[in-house]
Amino acid sequence: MQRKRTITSRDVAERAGVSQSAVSRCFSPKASISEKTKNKVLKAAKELGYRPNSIARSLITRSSRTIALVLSHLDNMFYPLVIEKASLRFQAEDYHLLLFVVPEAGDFSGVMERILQSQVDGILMMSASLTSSLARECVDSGIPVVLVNRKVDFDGISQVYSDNYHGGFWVGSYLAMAGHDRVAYLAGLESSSTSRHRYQGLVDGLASLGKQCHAIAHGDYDFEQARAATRQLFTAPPYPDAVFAASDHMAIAVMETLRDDFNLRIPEDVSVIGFDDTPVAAWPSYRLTTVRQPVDQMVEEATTLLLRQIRQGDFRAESRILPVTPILRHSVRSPVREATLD
Amino acid sequence: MQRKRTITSRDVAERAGVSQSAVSRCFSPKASISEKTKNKVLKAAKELGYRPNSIARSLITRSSRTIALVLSHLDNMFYPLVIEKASLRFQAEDYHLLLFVVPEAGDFSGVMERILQSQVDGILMMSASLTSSLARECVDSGIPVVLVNRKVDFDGISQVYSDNYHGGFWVGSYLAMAGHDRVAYLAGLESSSTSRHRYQGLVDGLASLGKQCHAIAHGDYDFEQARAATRQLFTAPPYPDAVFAASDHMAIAVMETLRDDFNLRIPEDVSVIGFDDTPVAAWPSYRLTTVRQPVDQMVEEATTLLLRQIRQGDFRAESRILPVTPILRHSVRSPVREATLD
DNA sequence: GTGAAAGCGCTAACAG
DNA sequence: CTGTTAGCGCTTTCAC
Repeated sequence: MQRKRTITSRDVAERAGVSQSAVSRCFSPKASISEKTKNKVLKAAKELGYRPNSIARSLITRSSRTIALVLSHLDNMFYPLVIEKASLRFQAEDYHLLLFVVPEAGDFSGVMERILQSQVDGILMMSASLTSSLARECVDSGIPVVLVNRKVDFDGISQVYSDNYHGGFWVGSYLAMAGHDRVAYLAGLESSSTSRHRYQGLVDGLASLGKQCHAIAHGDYDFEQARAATRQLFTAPPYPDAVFAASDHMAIAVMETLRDDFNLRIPEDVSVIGFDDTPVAAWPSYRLTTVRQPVDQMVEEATTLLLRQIRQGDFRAESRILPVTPILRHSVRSPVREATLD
Repeated sequence: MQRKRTITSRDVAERAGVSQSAVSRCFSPKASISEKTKNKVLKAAKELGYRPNSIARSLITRSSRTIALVLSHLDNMFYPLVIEKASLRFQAEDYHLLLFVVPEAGDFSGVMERILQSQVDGILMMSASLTSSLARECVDSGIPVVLVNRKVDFDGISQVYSDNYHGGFWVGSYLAMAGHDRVAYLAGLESSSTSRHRYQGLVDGLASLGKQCHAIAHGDYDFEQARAATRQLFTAPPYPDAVFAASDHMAIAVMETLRDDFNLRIPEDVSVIGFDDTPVAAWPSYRLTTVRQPVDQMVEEATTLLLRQIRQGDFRAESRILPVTPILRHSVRSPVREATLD
């Protein structure tokens, strides 16, 4: 099988007996062209199997109609969900999605360079390892970027994240009200603002009822590490009587470990709360009480912000804090059971 | 904040006092250029913050260095795993990954057109809904494509998939040997070759020990549909005494449903086997016996095949059937427990 | 080794 | 509405 010569608009023009620009106009939505010529052109195009070369188009329009989606932790179902939603959303706007999966450990410098060179029109940044300085680099190089589920103390940059603090606060007060005295926090990555804010909220929520956080362990958003951290937490007294994990993914790891390694019941022996409300949290085996992040809304807002920056060259940074929703299921022992929102 | 003018190789050339082509050569690995000029150019480039425009490069080299990854069912952890692996692999080869998430239901015609227009150098196709004719369209339009985890009866196209038939066969014989008489199959999508082959294997494996398949239900690779199908399967006697689900994702749904809706124990009351060996199968709550697909190897082979087609214009179609591995855990009742491979 | 020149395939003024 | 013209930023002969 041999490589076919690529068909250009010039070929179509020739065949249709019109100018090359006429052909071009047929494939630009807004250009004005008569029905008659258009039909001739379309006919010739179909016969030749012509398809506009989007690279040439990009070169001249200075727009690749491509967005970079940068993330990690694909094993946490939260992200596949985001990908799915983002894909749909951008597809609807006729943008392509370029995916960058960055290993959370260390080496993202190369990735950064790759992203910058990829000629994307914008970046949706969801990786925790891309810190403030990297975000700034994006802004400096003039490419629109919005941070999703990430916050950075530098206000030249748009960000959308959910109200992690109040999510954590709710957890703290809820657990305190349930009578827990030894609440442990299973943190995500050190570098992650979300994990820190959830912790801060937890501490304050606990404090609002005169309690304090009993212990903190690090799961780094990783399943196995969360299991290890749990074992450590429960290896010597005084044992926690509740664990708040910074993600459902880790919360599940906690539950599995508590049940399997320690033969502990949830919520009778230990209460567990997660964060995200991924589908797995609702599975009968877990019925995990958690804090829902509005994934759809996050993607929606981020997309809107990003697209506005791209289309209108509107570079004002804007932050959106989205409300979270407590989802009451059955992983917390309850003196009082409130209505579930699920 | 205002939009900066883009820096071109011409700007760099001017500043470095060399020709534009000299600059170009500095950024092509194989081009010959003296150390001295190169240093001058690189210095000027850095000062100006120059980055080669990969779109212009693509236009002239006729290569976007981009691969399309087409898939669906991101809620099935198998796919995020594939994405992660593929991303790493292509990154290493200096290719970008364009992601197309196609809704498994119906409407993929638009997607097909979008892919074809995206100027990718190649396609990794993992969506079940893209059938033979669509695959053919890729081949016709001359763009390298390899089907992954998909098989199509048209041998002009490269495909890599695992040995679904023998996986199913193993399940059939294993279940028969465990003494099961009423094995139900929970199928994936009707259009999916993988599901059909697994079924065929199951039937033959059962038959090899003089048994036959007791019932078949359709879960379409979807969690909720798998739950519904399970309820239906167990709603009236004779009840299955084992269920083989075409994916772990569905197998988990089966287990959850059996336990939660029917108060059945696994494996004491019903045996369950899955396919894929996603991480969740190993979680203590499930300890799902399953058939492992070699994800890494699949991606590896597919990538190699695709890259060869791209780089060498080698269009010979080639198929690779990868071996699967039975993973014995505890979701099947066992007169004999063999050594686990996990 | 280096520069000049010729496009890659397309869009966007600009006249007509 | 349509054709002509001029590039987008780069790679790649081709002389020198």
